[in-house]
Amino acid sequence: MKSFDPGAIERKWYRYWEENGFFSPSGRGDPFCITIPPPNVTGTLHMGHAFQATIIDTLLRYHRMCGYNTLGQPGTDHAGIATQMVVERRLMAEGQSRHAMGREAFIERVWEWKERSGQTITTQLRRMGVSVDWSRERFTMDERLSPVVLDVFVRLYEEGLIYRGQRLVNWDPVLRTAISDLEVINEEEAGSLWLIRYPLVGGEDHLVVATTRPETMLGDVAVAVHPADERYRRFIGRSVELPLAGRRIPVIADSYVDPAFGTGCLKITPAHDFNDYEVGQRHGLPLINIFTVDARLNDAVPEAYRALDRYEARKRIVADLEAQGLLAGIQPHVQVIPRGDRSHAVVEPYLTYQWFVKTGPLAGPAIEAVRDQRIRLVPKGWEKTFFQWMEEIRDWCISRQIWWGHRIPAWYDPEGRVYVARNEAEARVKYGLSADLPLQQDEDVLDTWFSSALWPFATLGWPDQTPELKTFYPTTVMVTAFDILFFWVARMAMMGLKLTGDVPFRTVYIHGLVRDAHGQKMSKTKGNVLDPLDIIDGRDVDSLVAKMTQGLMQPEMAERIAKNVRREFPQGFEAYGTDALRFTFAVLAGSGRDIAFDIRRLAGSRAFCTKVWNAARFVLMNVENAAPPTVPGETGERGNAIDRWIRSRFARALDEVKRGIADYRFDQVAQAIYEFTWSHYCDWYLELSKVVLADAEKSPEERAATRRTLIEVLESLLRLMHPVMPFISEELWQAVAPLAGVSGKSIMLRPFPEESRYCPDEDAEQEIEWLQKMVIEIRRIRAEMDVPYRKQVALFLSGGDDRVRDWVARNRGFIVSLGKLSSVEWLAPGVSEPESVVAVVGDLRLLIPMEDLIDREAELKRLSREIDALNSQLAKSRAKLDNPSFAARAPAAVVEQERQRLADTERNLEKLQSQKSRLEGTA
RNA sequence: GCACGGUUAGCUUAGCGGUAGAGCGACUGGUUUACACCCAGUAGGUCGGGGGUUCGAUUCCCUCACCGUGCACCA
Repeated sequence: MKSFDPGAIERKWYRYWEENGFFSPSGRGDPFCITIPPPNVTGTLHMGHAFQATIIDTLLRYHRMCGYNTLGQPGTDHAGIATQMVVERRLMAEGQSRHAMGREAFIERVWEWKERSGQTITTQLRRMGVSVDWSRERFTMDERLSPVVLDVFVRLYEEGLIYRGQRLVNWDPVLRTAISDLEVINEEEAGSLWLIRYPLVGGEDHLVVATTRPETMLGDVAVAVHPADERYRRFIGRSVELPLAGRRIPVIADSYVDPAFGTGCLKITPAHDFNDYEVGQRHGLPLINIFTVDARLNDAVPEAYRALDRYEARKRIVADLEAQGLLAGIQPHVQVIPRGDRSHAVVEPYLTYQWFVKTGPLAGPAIEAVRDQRIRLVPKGWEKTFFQWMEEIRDWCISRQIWWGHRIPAWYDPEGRVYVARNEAEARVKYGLSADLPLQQDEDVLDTWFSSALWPFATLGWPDQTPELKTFYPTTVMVTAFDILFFWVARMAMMGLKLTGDVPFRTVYIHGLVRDAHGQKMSKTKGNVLDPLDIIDGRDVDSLVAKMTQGLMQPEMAERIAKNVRREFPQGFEAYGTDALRFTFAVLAGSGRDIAFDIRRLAGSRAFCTKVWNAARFVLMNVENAAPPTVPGETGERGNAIDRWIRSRFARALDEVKRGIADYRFDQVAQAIYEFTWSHYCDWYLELSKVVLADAEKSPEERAATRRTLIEVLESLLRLMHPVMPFISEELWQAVAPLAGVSGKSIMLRPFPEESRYCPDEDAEQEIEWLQKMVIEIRRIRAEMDVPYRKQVALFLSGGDDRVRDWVARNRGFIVSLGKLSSVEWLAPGVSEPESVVAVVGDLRLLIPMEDLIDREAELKRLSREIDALNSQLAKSRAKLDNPSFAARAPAAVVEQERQRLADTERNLEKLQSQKSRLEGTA
């Protein structure tokens, strides 16, 4: 074990864990269960998944070590539209199309893709070290879950919670499917407002309507004005000639119209606008659909415009209106454009038959569950957002006009009557249909999120009352990003409560989104999407560029992406290893909504791994063959202060880690581990232990106690860090455990460190903190006086109470060694002081005689600087204490603290001032 | 328009009522037998602006500015 090489250990241990079945629930203890959010089988895992996997696995490993019966339930999601798009794009590259090859063959191709992509994803999750039970892996379209999805559809239909109807829906004319409200992104874009004259029947006048979509005029069925609008009151009830269409349409009054906007005249197109639809319903107006599924004009419009694309038609219509003198003007206008989140096509309100979930009856219980904390959202702030959305929820359109997904279990007879059942045979029985009645299954499939909503219980075997369901449902915690709070969390809550009668999870931990180092969203077109495996294993810049520019939706972006990649990662990636990546994610998992992933953080995390590795090497070298047999429970005796101190520090770190996990503050977890390991254990305890081990004067018992503390604390530390850094902790633990008198197959099956063996020790902390101050002061003087590293200096002490004298006596060896001193002596009273540099630790004065080494000017400057600082501190403290209301109103402890501070400052000041005048006197 | 989040050292961020912490970066000095992916030391912050509450505010309240997000939306 020369140096730390993550690549050499990770696969080995993962295989060991998995082959030995360590990821399966133990069957003992309280249940702890996380169903992992199933990644889409569209491609490969990105940094967001890796981040989430880290959090999930940290929770799983921690709770497993704490004795919970722990299940991590893995799986993947079929992601209907997204996956179908990916496969279609590949087909296109081959010069094929799904329509040419037919539904069955196409589905076959998607399955092939799913197999490959699913494989990649599970491999990636394994490389991340995720300790989920792979024997229970599920897929939303597998043979276990698919029947459940259909079963739920049938049940909800039977209860009237699913219905079919002709509605205006959000239609994606590129994908040619309906999508739900959530899948529409509304953004402001520059557009125009066209003013069009509609001549009044009778010919003496006209109304001017304002529209952003002139092409829809061919579907107009009315012109509406506000009933109180004096300008138009006289026209209400009359008719206008609809230009180009040659139809007459009425002028109606509706208070929906805003008289202040445009001209105050609104054209009504109920089949192509959600608001107009409402107006149309109120006034009993007809619906005229003028578009085809791909947003071309259909046969309902005059021949001249048929088959034109909507934007082509717009141009033509505007031109024709102008030619007829009916165009009253064009104004620039910023409008909100709805686009599909997948295709980015402008979404068309479109009249079709679709299936819907009636959300009203489902939302109430979900709101209640969050309100009474049966479901706890962490951070709590998300509750408001959740409530706001849930309280205005609209029915959920769940049918999609695509091929990849769960085909809707509904059959139609030649009359168009619908029969809903789990399969055709059941439909015939259920509805008493004769065997020769031809039935046609609905062509559509279900929204992916419909099946995802069942994930927490369907994966555990529901609707069967399996042992897993009984044990692990409701699941303990759902770890998810805020961007799918509505898409997924809300729907799981509704479905879980409806179908199982209980909440699907007790806690939802909502984490931030991983962004790049500049806080930018990661996207393929920016070339900042990273593959966690590239960070783990390393990748040179050329192959990184090649990878990021292949298979692009917009190949013309390649050059820009390449440039960006080379700018951001000029050296590509070094291999950082999984533990470093996980540790980095933990550090970044703070309270913010965004996680800015800076590659430079990784270097620090890997350095930390190396630090742990080297510390373990040191301990093993010093303890091997020399460790006394450890008797468990024997370690409570009062030993050396340094041994008690490091145990005390460990107790505090342990507490912080446990609290951090309980609060979902993984940054605090990582911070506590890092600080203990580096700043306490390595920087101080190892250095102090060297002094003990090298000191022949010390008793064998004392040295043995330090060796034992070295190994025991290290063994505990490895367990402390294991949930975050599973691989390095396992590798080292296997070597360390035997020397610590611990046995076991794996660190992951050992208990988390117990508080009982580590308790805070105030005495030891005070003593060692004093020792640290002494050493730091000496080092500072050495550094500021430019004392060469090897040069030993003498230290004289004066002042200090009995306790300090006692500490000096006990810690003399440490002070000499860490301070590189030649001697430590008490200044005899009455003897004149040697010319020295002075520092102060509490009551104690430290004098280092500088002889000819001293740079008097530099020292005077240093003293002046310190004196200035103390003076300003003094002024602050005095002002505070002189304020009568401070003493009267502030808590006694605070006042006392301030008094103490003032006294300390005065004392230090006095010492430094006398030192300064002494130095000036000898000049 | 409504709601939420953010604004702290050059960068990424923690702290959220009692004198501002970390990691990276910068600077100075070091091949000290665990570690140069290291060690020792140093510099760097009027905690976005303004007002208020308080003995005391980075921390609580109000307000403004800027950045980001969600929901809604008038053609």
